[in-house]
Parts: sequence; structure tokens; C-alpha cells
Amino acid sequence: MPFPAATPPDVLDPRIEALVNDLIGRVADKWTMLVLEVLIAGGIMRFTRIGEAVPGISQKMLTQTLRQMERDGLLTRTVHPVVPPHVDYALTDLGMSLGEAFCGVWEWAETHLERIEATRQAFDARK
Amino acid sequence: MPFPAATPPDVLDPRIEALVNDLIGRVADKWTMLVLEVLIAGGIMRFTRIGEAVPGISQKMLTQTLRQMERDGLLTRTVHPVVPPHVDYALTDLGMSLGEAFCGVWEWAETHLERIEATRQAFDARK
DNA sequence: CAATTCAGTTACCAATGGAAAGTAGGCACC
DNA sequence: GGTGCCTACTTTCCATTGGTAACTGAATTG
Repeated sequence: MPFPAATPPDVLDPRIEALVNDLIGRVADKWTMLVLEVLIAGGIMRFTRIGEAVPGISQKMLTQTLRQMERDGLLTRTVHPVVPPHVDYALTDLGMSLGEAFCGVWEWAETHLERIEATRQAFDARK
Repeated sequence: MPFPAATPPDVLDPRIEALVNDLIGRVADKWTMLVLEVLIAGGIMRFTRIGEAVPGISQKMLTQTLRQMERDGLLTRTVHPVVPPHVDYALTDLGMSLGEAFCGVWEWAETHLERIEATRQAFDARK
């Protein structure tokens, strides 16, 4: 059991609740954020390029993340039927807008990087 | 092996790289985002209240998420030595600033909810 | 003395994610 | 004409993560 539901029997439509949560879970995903960033920086990119640009991602997670983003309309996938295969990925306007929405978070991370490092070490030292 | 490293031998200090990635992984975490939101909305809150306000979280993940956020200096944990136990959680200014940085993302999610739903169904129908 | 309350642990098990090898299919090389 | 390479994936296997639910401790209440 997670937690007993909040005592006031949820004011919001549970279907909307579920959708928002699902969306948050999707959008807040580490790999989605990272792929989004490299596509904003790099424009139209191919599978392998994206993989190289996202540090630590596996091919499995890359395909999975790209498919999800395509399904949500964040990017388009264009297959050129040649050999060897050539597939282009490009952000849609929706994907771009999400990237812009995340700008604040990137800036926050850069700004407070050092402060967090220090805080962590202090915390670990006291335990 | 994930992917071969980018051919130009990483221009950035790998330690900074690692830190940024770690931070993104932390901050982009679903539960962190959700806990952050309820604490912004609710101010100082106790363990059980937060659990009720975050739909679907387990006690295990709640303690884990709260500990991480404390370690990163996003919130403070105050124990009142009484029985039954009473523990207060409150965002720090750092936590608040992260919440503000995320505002754009929340708005984006609300704004584009329906559009994404439609896009998904179209995608699923064509497969 | 039994039940309740809060803020957690703990034990167990299912699902997720990573590493590496395999696949398709045409082309270049020897 | 067989060997190997190229790209964009799948697939398999295994370690780690995360969820479920039961348990803990200590004082107060009935």
C-alpha cells in the first residue's frame, strides 16, 4: 500500500490526475531531458550521433526514449530507405517549447552546482 | 559499452560532466519533482502529509527522496523529540529556487496535456 | 494490558535498466 | 565469391531499482 488517500476525496478528476502524473513521469525522465538538450543544441541528428552526445545512454534506452518522444509528438523520425540505414530525428515545435520550459532548470543546475557539492560533503561528513 | 565516446576527447572536465549528469539525474527524478511541488504548495509539512499529497509514492521512496533532497540542501528536516514522533520538512531557499525553475515545465505540461493525448492516440492508431 | 499514533525499517519480489552480442541487407575490397 | 563493414536497431542476460506489506519503538489513551 502506498499511502492512504488524502482524506478529502480527491477534488480533481482522477483521469486528469493520472494523465498529469504520467506526463510528469515521462517529461521528468533523465534520458528524455538529456536527449531533448542535445537535439536543441544539434538540430537534426541521427541515431548514432545522439547516442554519442548523451553520455552514458545505452542503445536500448536511446531507442526507447526516442520512441516515447515520437509518440508524444516531441520529435519526428524520418527514415531514408538506403543502405546502410539513415534515420533523422528532429524536434517538433512542441519539443522545442518543452526545451524552452526546461531552460530555467538547466540554468539552475549550472548556477548551484558548486553549492550543492559543498552541501553534500557537509551532510556526509556529519553522518 | 554504452556508446563509443565522442571522437573529440571530451573538451569539458569529466568531473564537472559527471556532476552535472548526476544533478540532472537527481533533479529530473519523478518523485523529487512531485515532492518539491507539494512542499511549495503546502509549506512546512510532516512525513505523512507529504505522503498523502504525492499520489502513488511508497513510504520507502518517500524517505529516500526526502533524504536525498536534504543531502542536496533542498530542504531541512527537523525532528521534535516527542512521542509519537514529529518531523517537519521545509524547503530551503535553494529548494524554492529549484521549484521556481520548474514552473515553466509545470505550465508546459498543463498547456499541452490535451495535445499530447491526441498525438499519442494518433500514433498508436497508426501502428 | 491492548490499541493507536508517527516515522520510519526490513524482507521479499517484480519490473526497470545496462552490457554486450546478434540481425538485416547491401556495398566495397581482395 | 567470401569476408567484413556500415547503421540502426533487437534480443538476451543479469544487476540494480522500486513497490508491497509487514514490522518496530515508545508513550499515550481506554
